[in-house]
Amino acid sequence: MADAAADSFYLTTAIFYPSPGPPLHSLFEAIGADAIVRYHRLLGEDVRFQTGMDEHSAQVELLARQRETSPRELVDAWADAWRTGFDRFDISYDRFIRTTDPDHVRASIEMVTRAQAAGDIYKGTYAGWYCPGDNEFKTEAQIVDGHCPDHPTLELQWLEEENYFFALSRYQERLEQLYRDNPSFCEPEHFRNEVLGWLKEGLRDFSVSRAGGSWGIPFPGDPEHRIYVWFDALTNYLTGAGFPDDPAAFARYWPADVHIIGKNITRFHCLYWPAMLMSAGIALPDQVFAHGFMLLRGEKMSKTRGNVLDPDAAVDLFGVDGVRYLVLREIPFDRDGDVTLEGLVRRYNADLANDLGNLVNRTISMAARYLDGHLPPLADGGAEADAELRSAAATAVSGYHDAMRRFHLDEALAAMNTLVRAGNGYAESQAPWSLHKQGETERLGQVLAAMAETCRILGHLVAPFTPASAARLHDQLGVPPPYDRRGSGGPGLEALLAWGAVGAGWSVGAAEPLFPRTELPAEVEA
RNA sequence: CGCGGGGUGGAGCAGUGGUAGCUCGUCGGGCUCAUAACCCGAAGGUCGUCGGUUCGAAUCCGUCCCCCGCAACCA
Repeated sequence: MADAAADSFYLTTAIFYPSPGPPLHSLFEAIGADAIVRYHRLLGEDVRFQTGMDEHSAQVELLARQRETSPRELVDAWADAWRTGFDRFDISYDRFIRTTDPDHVRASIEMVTRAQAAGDIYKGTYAGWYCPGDNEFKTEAQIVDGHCPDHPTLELQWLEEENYFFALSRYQERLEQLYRDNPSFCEPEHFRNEVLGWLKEGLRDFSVSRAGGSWGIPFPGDPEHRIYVWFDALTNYLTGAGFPDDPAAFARYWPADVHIIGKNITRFHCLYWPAMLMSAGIALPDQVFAHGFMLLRGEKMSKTRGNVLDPDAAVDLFGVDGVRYLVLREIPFDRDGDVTLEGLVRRYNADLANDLGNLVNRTISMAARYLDGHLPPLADGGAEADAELRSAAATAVSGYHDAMRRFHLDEALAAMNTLVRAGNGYAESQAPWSLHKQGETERLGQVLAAMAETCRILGHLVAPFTPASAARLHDQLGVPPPYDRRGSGGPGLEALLAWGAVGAGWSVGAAEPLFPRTELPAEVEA
């Protein structure tokens, strides 16, 4: 990792399966990725953040035909809806890649060409159950009662098709070596164990082309075939870094620091993808990090179950930042997390409205009322309670960093919340309202300055998670953030999070609740 | 014996050998700056089962039971 791109940070999400708009569970991945990249921007790194859509699916071609439109028009509309959805949630992507993008088509072709040159592509026979309803081969897992679930009246046909294959089996040893040398290539450990299990079972070559159809990237050397998903979709990570057209950018951003993906696609990212890169002679990403799923009342969210939490409804209840905070706080990023609407309401009110929001509110309010808004500079030394608060801040910050580095976003927020509690406890024990009554102006100033300092630090800690609210926090507090809306341009987190970083005192603005309390709608029986 | 994860006070989780901890909820008290918010205290657990190792086990080993996910493009 001592490459030229040492201070660059390139992160990708998976690219999403095409649909009319992002459901909450896809937003979950994007929001988590966004919090991570925002953290790295605050650290002062040169961040590149890519997400996008995987558009070359047979379903798209089929649906377009049904709607008497073109696949292109269909995915254009969907891509717009996804981008709009991501923008609404402040997903600060640098690029929303689409696999239909011209540079990506070139990248995919280049990857296949390299695999061919390496002798890893051969023609073989792909056999499987084929559904005439959607023109797709079905895997065993997709077949229900011997039929395609989408076309239960049609008979599946056992078809054999000439396909090109990638010789994954040739990479067995090198992948084993990879995991011996660098286990953290796949994190967290419990998902890596699964990958290692598959590796142990032995790798099978996989099909990389499909015959027929016109929607997809033509297979190099055989115009009758289209590139099948892997060399198309996975390659997007390279395209986004500038491969193969922009060697300067590619040198800067590749290898990626991390691919954030769902736990269901570890096989492709932790086995197929490194083998494909080895074949092409390209460096491997530093890490693949698989996150868990959001469960609703213990069940997988799915359209068929009808238990999908609607992003719009969630925003109505909690606001964009509330939703961002809640999904990352309630669901451990490295495993599944169960969510209920009641639980979310409780968590929102407790953490954001009552604890953090109210701490900021009471701090600013007292500063305005007792000190005319003017906070004195923090003095050295001071009372024992001051030292304890300061130490609580240092502990929270260090726990936060540690968790963020490991992508354990929920833990980072838990660490942050210990400082919120410490701040509220400090207010209680120092009782600035009493100091004011007793006319102890000097001590009063120090207490409120310490509380404000706590809020200032909290604002930076929460900024990757609730960027808009964090900016409001700092504005109200009277210390506008020195970085832009995406988190870029600041002096680095070390400087920002240091106790007393501002030096001089400052004046607070007007207090306004950051996170208004919310209530479970009475008619909702979720 | 397909693979992986999990079973800890009412709920959700942390805790991988040494007096069982956190958040929410409940009950009681305090405070009054604040978004009916905040702070303190209490009740509540034989850590899924059975057996083993050990001076000592939620933690290590073995058995069994239960739940979830994956099994080769449904985040």
